[in-house]
Amino acid sequence: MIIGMSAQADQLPRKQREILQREQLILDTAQAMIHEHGYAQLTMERIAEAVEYSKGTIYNHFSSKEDLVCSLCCRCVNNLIALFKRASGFPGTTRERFSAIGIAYCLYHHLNPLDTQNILIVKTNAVRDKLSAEKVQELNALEHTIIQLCMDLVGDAIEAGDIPSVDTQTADTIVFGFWSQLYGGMLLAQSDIPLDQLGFHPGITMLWNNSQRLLDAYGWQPLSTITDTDALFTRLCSALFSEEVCKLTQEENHHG
Amino acid sequence: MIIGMSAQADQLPRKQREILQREQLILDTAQAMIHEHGYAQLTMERIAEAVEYSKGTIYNHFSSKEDLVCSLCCRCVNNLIALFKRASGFPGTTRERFSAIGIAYCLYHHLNPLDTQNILIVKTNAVRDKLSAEKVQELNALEHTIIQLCMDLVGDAIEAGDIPSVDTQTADTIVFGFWSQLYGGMLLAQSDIPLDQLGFHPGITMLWNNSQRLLDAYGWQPLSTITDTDALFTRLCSALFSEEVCKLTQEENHHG
DNA sequence: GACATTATTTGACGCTCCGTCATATGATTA
DNA sequence: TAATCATATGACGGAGCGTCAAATAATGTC
Repeated sequence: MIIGMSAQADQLPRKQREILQREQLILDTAQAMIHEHGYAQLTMERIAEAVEYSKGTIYNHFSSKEDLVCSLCCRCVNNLIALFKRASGFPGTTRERFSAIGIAYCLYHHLNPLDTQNILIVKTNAVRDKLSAEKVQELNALEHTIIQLCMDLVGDAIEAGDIPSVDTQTADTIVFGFWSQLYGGMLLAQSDIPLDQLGFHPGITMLWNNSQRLLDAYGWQPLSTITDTDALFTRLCSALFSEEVCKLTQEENHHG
Repeated sequence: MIIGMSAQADQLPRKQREILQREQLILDTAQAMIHEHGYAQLTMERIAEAVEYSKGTIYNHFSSKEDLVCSLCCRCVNNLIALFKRASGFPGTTRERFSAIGIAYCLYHHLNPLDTQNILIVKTNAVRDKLSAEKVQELNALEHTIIQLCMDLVGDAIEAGDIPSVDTQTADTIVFGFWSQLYGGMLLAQSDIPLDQLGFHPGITMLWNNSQRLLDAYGWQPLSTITDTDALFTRLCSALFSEEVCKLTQEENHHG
């Protein structure tokens, strides 16, 4: 399956379809090369060689190396959004749905640690300065989509009476807090810092616990004091992300 | 004043002192260049020209460009640690001291946004892969120092009975949660994403509120429900960081 | 002070990689 | 088939990193 090919692409003339297809081929190849040899080894020449087109052709698709990497990022964020939508659509309480988003985020970053690195690279000013305004806009729009998805869910919770006495500002703060906790937590957990040596237990559990505490603090019903949060975690995982969890455990068995 | 010159440096033979001094000059210059023209414009040639030494001499001090940037990072983290120690030493409740660390972190990142960018760059694998094992070790040791400082403070809180029924694992989780929230929050707040356009209020306030909520959730006394947290914020700022806050407001007046 | 020896500095050079553009190749139409 | 247009190519210029033999300065010796 070619990721990122939208349905309407099938209706385009042959030529344009070929171009779109090649664009995906280039991105697939670049992603594979990063996975195999790391970002530092990624060069336009090597990509060209791998896809069996010349460098000039690559530059017909992407205006710069940074542009290519950013496009890769956008694809990743799109995949993340798909997971988020699945989580958001879970038939349960608003709090369960919001919690599911947290799990989706953790799962994605554990399944694709190198994509996270890419996102980090694009966040770097040194790279961002070389991006076209449109590409920056594209990425911003995707991040906006994610935030909006979370905000809508908080809106649902307020409407359902699951969060008591919340003004707009507090709603913003909840999303910001939840999001930044996940963001910072994943960055910490997957950084080279050997957390174990510092006496830390694996990050996921801590992240989950802290997220639940934060939601408790905002009074988001039902509180974790009357919920078996461990059971909730496994229930959400199997109901929404069985495929992803399966991949993850396979990888762990493979590497361990 | 030359930052990073330790006291014992004065006792070294003249030659070694000169070398240390030049090292600081190079770092100062590189930092100034990043502040003025951005990381993308930073080249070894330009640094050499600016300090009026040749490129080869720069390479006598730093084994690579990445090594230089990492050294810059280490200096920054050292400055951060100094702020943290000041916060940790505040004569107040354990919760006030912990909260002060949060303020210190926010202040530092607002006063030195470009240093934050540097830290982000060094977190990137593309850069980290080119670092010597010793430099990575140096940076890790500094981060360890920070974490340990926080852990000790949580230890104080447990001992003083300010946090109820906490095992080691929970202590880890508190530090991890607080830290990742600050980390992710600052990254979000200072990223290019126009948070305002998304209806977000400035990040600092949200970060402060969320941090307090998290500490509440862990039952860290005295709870924010019986404290005027806004007053606490300003009290800590003026007691510990009046100089920094002054700089910050000056800058804001200057730019606005 | 003159010379020998050691340490440090220098910048020209090799190398890698990005991005361009004139040319070559292939597709489409008359 | 020939003319025209679209696309692909890779040689080339330029930027910047890191090296190293030669030049320069510092130190030690008589």
